[in-house]
Amino acid sequence: MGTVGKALDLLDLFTRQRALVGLSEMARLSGLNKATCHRLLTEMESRGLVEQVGAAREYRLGPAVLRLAALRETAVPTRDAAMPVLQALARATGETAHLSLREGDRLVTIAFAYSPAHATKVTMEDADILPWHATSSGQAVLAFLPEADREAILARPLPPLTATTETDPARLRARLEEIRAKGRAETAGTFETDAQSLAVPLFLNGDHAVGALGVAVPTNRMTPDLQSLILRATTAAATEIIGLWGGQVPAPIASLWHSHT
Amino acid sequence: MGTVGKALDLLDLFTRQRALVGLSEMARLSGLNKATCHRLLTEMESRGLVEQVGAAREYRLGPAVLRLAALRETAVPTRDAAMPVLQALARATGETAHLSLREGDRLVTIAFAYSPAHATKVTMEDADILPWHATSSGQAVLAFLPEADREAILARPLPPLTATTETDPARLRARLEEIRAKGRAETAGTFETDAQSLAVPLFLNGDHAVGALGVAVPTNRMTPDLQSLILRATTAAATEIIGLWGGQVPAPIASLWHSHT
DNA sequence: TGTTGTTGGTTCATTATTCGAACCGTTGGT
DNA sequence: ACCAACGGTTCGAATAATGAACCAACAACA
Repeated sequence: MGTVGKALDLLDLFTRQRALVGLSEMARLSGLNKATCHRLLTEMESRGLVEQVGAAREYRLGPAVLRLAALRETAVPTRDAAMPVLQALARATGETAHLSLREGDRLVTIAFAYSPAHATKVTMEDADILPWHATSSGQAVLAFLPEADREAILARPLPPLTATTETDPARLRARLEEIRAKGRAETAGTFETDAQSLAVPLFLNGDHAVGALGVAVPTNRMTPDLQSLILRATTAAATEIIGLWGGQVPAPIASLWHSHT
Repeated sequence: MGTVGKALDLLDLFTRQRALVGLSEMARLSGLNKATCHRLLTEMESRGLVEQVGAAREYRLGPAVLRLAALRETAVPTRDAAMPVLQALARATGETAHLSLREGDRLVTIAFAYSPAHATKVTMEDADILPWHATSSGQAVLAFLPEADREAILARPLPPLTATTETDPARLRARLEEIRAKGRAETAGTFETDAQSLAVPLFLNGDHAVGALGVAVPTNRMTPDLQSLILRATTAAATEIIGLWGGQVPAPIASLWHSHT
């Protein structure tokens, strides 16, 4: 791995629970030498990608990421374009809608919207990394990934997150086959015990998923009627988002989705 | 300069006018060897910071920047916290409000808000880089920067952007002195001929500016009354934003600002 | 159909940069 | 006074970055 790879890996050490990281901790977490860490960090700091703050001189993500994100959004209005649709979906279903994108071997939540309809709801956060095997979004994307990518992901550990999480690669593969046939993924209690969700893959150009659109519901509120409403609303919203992105729903998926309306 | 510095410099080649950059063009723009560029880009691509797109395999900013920005916003809700205040400021003044942050030796617009009051307005874009010497925001920040940083910036070329742009470092220094005394900066026609603006510095902790809050007005609409309204609204909004950021307005600035209310 | 000039991408000997154990100065707790 | 942690620095050894030359593919042009 090259030097810039190591530097960028350092950025991944920042999480929501750990927004500030000191030099020594950084070295510990990354396995790199402290001197190496320091050089990489100061170099990134000079470009504003990280900044040092406080008396402890701890590091955190810098303001440059805001500029880059703004630039990316004007070039490819992924989030901004999808946001209104996401909010409409949350309103229409009365539940929590969220949009996630594949970034290499990760699935990252980049936007979500709550409904004001209920006080109890499934809560989410931006930049959350979703487990491929335990979420409907993860499975929806996984099902429509190139064979090689899918197998690479399935080859990694699949930790059980609840009592009902599917951790057997073979059974997971069978489940993905089902998802491909239906054009949607559903999970219940496999990520968090009291939540279930439905998700559909998002496409841009081609037959491979680039992300997923999902709706998460507290288990005790789910009914067959609600499920059917969510299915219809989600597929419609997905079609709209893909259109806004300038993409196309693959024909077989489109026909699967249309059969619900 | 180290390797990661070069890699990160490549990211700065992406602009709004040039969202897609090919390999050869990248090498040309950066002055690096094509092979070097390619290695740096593929390494950044593996981390999602850039992505390759289309038949021409051109590069653009990748989805990872969205995740990083979301992470930064949850850690330091700079933009999200200021956004409502910015919108209120635009509404109250009937003009275009914008917020910019210092990133090293650059001043970058990270948010703006329009007023629906008029059809003609000063328009802005996110991620714009503002010239220090020709904008009120730039001068407002410059005035309240550490001596060394300010001089480093003044030592660089100060190109005239309009007929009235101040390009003489000595006269600019005098102007900054005035700004320090008043706690605000005003420019008219120094950036774009038909626009004028008022800006105040933003502080976090300490006496050095981290950004600026400004209101831009088409010259033909400016009146003494409007100017006074903008001054009052902007200082109030700046105070509020600094509060939301968990910072403090330096006492001398606070008293300057209060004298307007 | 060959010519010329692009493009993205690769190779590999040379060279310059990164690496890391050990170090320093400071801080905070005991 | 002591110890352990912190952020940061040093410098010979190890490693990774470098760039001229090289593909193959494509487009315009004669």
